[in-house]
Amino acid sequence: MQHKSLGNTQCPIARSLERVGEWWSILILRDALAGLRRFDAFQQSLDIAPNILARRLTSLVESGLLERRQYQERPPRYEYVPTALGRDFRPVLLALLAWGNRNFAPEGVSVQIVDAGTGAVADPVLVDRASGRPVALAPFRIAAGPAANERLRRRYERLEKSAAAPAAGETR
Amino acid sequence: MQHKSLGNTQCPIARSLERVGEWWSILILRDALAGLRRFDAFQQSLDIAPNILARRLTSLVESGLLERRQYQERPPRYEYVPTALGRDFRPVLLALLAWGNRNFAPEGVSVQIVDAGTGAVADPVLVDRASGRPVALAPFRIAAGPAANERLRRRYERLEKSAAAPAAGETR
DNA sequence: CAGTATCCTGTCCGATACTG
DNA sequence: CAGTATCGGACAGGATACTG
Repeated sequence: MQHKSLGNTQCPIARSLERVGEWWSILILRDALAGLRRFDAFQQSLDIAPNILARRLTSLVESGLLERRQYQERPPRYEYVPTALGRDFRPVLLALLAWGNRNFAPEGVSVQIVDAGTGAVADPVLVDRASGRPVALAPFRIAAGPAANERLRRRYERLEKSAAAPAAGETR
Repeated sequence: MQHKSLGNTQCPIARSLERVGEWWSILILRDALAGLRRFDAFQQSLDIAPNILARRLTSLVESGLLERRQYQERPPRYEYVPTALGRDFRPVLLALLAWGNRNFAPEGVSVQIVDAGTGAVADPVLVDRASGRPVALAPFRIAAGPAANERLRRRYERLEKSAAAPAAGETR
């Protein structure tokens, strides 16, 4: 993923994708956040070729999502543990999980989020921290921020106008 | 993305990635949910080659995230509008946006979520709908669900045990 | 305007073999 | 156990030309 417009984009989504755009990366992160640490563990869990695993692991370390840490002197052995940045990625993973569960689990849910204390199944919603309202629904919208350049600012102005208009047919 | 283990996986994250694993898809979806509809609009916004755009658009339609809709008879013209499934993807996109803003915006936020009514900037958190507690933090964990097969169930049992153990050093 | 048709390149990925 | 080294194949993505 070395797209010209991605390198210097202002879009935070594109910036995020620079780090986790490859799907193996996300699956590895999923496992790492679940507690897996060692090369071997990842390989078994993912059924991935070792060279590919090594490559993805390295790229995740370079992106700062994982830390490569020596846990044994001789022979030297390393494990991969999520950094703060990596742990901060959890909500994205859980949102992805929830979307999958809502839409692609016709035979029932096979992986879910639970409260380890009570065993209650959680139903994740993305809300605004202050008001508690769901952020994915109106009246919330995406807008240019303080650091936006002129081009971006104009773009969102334009979008706002056209959204004020018909907002034509959403499907189904 | 036609990985053997992905086709029949039980993991909802992997299932999601089957639909949106390619990064162009996510960027297109971002624009579609922002209100873009036409081929031309996507192309300008994304600076993408037309053949690639056509390919990704088709795959998003096939995955059921976008609907191709004729808006003019002659010459026949089509536009691409998000389906219910596509709109349901919004929280994932916003979680990705928030992660990017928190971590990769040293010079300030250039795109943000705002309340269109009040203009207040939103701070998205993923919480449990019932309890309102952040789902990304303890005591919440990922666990096998009712439809999990034996293999998956065992796997999460094992993880639960090792998590009960030291839960060794998280970085930073 | 909304694409299709070609051609080409990069690299992601899979398979396999090998090593300290 | 934790990788590295090689090789090959598929396809995403880029550039460009063309069409109704």
